[in-house]
Amino acid sequence: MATMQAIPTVEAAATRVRGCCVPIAMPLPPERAEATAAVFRALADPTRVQMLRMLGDAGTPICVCDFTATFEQSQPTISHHLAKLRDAGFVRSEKHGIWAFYSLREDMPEACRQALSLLG
Amino acid sequence: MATMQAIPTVEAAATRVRGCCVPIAMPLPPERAEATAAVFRALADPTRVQMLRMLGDAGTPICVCDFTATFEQSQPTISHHLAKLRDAGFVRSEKHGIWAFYSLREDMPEACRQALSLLG
DNA sequence: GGCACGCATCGACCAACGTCGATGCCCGCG
DNA sequence: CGCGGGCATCGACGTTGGTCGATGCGTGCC
Repeated sequence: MATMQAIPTVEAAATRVRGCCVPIAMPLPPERAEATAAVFRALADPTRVQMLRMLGDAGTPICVCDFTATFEQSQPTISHHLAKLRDAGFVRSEKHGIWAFYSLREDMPEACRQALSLLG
Repeated sequence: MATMQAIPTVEAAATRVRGCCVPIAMPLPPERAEATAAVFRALADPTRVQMLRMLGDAGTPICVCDFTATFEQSQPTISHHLAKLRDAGFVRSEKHGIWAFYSLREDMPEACRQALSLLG
C-alpha cells in the first residue's frame, strides 16, 4: 500500500530537471498565517498548557492565587502567562473583591476552541 | 443552558473567603505538558505554517529550492525552518541527486497529526 | 578531475520570550 | 482613614528563536 509513496518522489525529481525552483502559491493569506501562528505561540509553553487544562477540567473560574500556589513560579510570572492566554483569546478575567478569577471564554475564537481540544 | 455560567463564579468567590490559595492537581505530567508545548512551538511561526499547508495541499514531496523561490527569506533560513519541522516530527527529508525533498511523515506522531488538521 | 550547483551547518546579530524583584493600584477591613 | 493583602505593571536579566552572510559538503556534469 505504502509502496506508492516512493514513486511520486522520483517522478518529481525527474521533472525537476527542467522545472526547478518554481514558486509555490501561498495557501494562506499572510495575516491568516500569522494569526494561526499566534494561537500556537500562546500554547507553546508548558505552564500555559497546564493552566488551560485546569480551566477546562474545573469548568469554573479559577483564582489567580490558586495558580500561584500551584506552580513553582513567582506571582508576576503567573500573571504574565494568564495575560498571554487572555490576549490570545482563550480566557477572560473578572475581579471579585480582592481576587481575580480566570475562566475559558465561552465566546472563544474558533481557532482557539479547536486548538484547545487537543491539549495533552 | 448557559445561564449556569455566572453562578459558580460568585459562588466560588464566596467560597474563597475561607479556602483561598489551594494548589491544583497537575492535569498533565510535566514531560507531557512540555511535549505538547513543543509541538505547538514548531507551529508558532507563519512561515512554517505555510510550509506545512503547502506539503498537505501538494500531497507530494516538495524541493527545498521551490521553498526558497517561494518565500522572501534566505536559503539558510528556509533550511532552518524545515529542520524545525523535521525535529518536531512533522516532515521527513530525502535527497535525490542535488536536490532535497521534504514531505509529510506518513508515520507522524499523533499529536502532530491532530495539530496539522487545524492549520488555517 | 575540476567546476558549478543545491543544501546543511556555523557564527553572529537582534528581537522576542520567560523569569524575577520591586513597585503601584485597588479593594475590604478594623 | 489608614493598613494589609491580592494582583497587575514595570524594569532588568538571561535565554531562546529568527534571520543573515560565509563556509563546507556532496553530487552531477563537462
